[in-house]
Amino acid sequence: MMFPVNMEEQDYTTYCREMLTQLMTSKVSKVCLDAQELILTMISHFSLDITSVYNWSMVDPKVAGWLLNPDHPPNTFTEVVKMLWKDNHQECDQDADATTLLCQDLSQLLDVMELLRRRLMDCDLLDLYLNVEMKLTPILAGMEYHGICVDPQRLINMGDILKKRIGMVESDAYKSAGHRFLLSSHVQLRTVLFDELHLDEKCENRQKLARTSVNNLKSTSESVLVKLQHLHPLPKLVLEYRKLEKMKSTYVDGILACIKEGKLTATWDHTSAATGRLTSANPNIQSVPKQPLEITEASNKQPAEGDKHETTSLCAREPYIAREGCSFLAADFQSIEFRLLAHFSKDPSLLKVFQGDDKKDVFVELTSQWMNVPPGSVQTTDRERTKRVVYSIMYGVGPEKLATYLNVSAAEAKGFISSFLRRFPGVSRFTHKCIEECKAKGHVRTILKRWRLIPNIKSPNFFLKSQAERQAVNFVVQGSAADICKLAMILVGKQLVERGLRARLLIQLHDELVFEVADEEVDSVRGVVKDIMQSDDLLCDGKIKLQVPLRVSISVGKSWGRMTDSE
DNA sequence: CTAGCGTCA
DNA sequence: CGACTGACGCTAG
Repeated sequence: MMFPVNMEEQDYTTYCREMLTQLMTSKVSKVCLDAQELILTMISHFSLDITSVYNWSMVDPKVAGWLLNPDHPPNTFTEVVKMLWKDNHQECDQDADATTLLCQDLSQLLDVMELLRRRLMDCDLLDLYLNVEMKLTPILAGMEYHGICVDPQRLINMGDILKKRIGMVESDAYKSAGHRFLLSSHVQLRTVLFDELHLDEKCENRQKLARTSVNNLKSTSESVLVKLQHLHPLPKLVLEYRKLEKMKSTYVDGILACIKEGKLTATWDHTSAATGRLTSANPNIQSVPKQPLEITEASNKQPAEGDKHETTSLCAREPYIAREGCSFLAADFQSIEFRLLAHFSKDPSLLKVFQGDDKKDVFVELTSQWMNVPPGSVQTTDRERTKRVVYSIMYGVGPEKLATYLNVSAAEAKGFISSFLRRFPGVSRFTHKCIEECKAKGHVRTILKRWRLIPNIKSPNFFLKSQAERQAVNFVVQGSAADICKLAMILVGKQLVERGLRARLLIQLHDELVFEVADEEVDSVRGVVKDIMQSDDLLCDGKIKLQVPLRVSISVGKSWGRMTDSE
């Protein structure tokens, strides 16, 4: 490429922008390490419109390397080269020099990419690579570019409330322990709870108190504290302290530290999860709590009220605000992994649960059946528990673990699992099929042929083998759901551009896409998003048929913490 | 049960 | 002293 030297600065910028834009949209194959970063840099530097980068096409060796071996992705070009070398030649000792030589020379980029392309083709991953992963790259760059607006003042106010409450809990804890100690230290807490107060000895079923996995010490985990909370006021105070601290350090101070120029800019990575899911970091937006934290403030202001307590609820998502004249629009695939299990297992009674257009929420329905209450009065916490239980069983939970979830005996939990699996016999058939396939081929694949190599499936170690079996099953379902969400991001993005709608994708929460939409376009965007995500053509223009329809629910709001369902 | 990331000691 | 690890806790299914 040629760049003229004697040109006015403004013309030069324009020239470069034109030049690079032409290059990016041309059919020429472009190999770029960390393509997402390059796109982000170019958007920022040339102030490009996000929509203009959606059809940029590049190939990124690191993404290819990840797709080939998602559990051990290469982090540098050197590692990409080494990976190819190792796969092609078993005896790599004498080739060590050649490897280092190649690594030093980025001019080998094209050759390396060609090798990668062949490998992708041989492994039947090329289509996924070109049409899903690389198409997603500009979308992620766009998400990183515009970021999310957060109201810092609201965060600061939340921080103040938390700080006050933490101080009160601390002094209460010191009183009940008899002395000051570091509440955040598990070691010190262990001493106070067990060596000084001997709470474990007072606990009726002390055998069942958990221990730390490594040193087999007495654990101070939530499950233990819950069991001890009726014996002494301290455990309850520690539990509250931890909740408050977590909220303050991670979701108030942590978020505040990530705000730059009034907005929150996370980094989005599609090569850090082996299942194909996206991750976000700095901050991890995907882990901002959904449920508000209830705080009981002792009301010292109104002594007349006696021991009445004022309760404030702090919602970590509340400070996330749509820009002026815009609203958030969230589109959520309803129980996508459960539906995919129905698809894969072809279990008739499970298919029946999802067939038809009905707007019922499966987890609400199941909760209402199990708890014997009308669907309308199912609490969100109960629904959430049902969801956990269903997924736990799907992925092979043991009776002991399930028993702690449900707070029942292990025997009851065992009965629960077997009755669930009896009701949906296709589930076990599917799990066995996955495991057999994995044993035979050494890997399993998702609906879009994404693969995961699981060598431990043949391990002589029982724990490792069992874990591998659960991973194999989980990968097929979770990975397929990730595939579908990625397709949705790509197709919705394309459609919004084509219709000239100015809706920008801000957040992906695995099965949910959050857009920022101009108020007057909310209705049109809702229509487009819902149509695309529920369309039978979502999967490769209908080439892949699902046994169950996908259903999407939409909610809209000015703040991420106050979204309301929207038909 | 499976995926992640952030905080703290 | 800074890098690393384990335990914990938040998310998503």
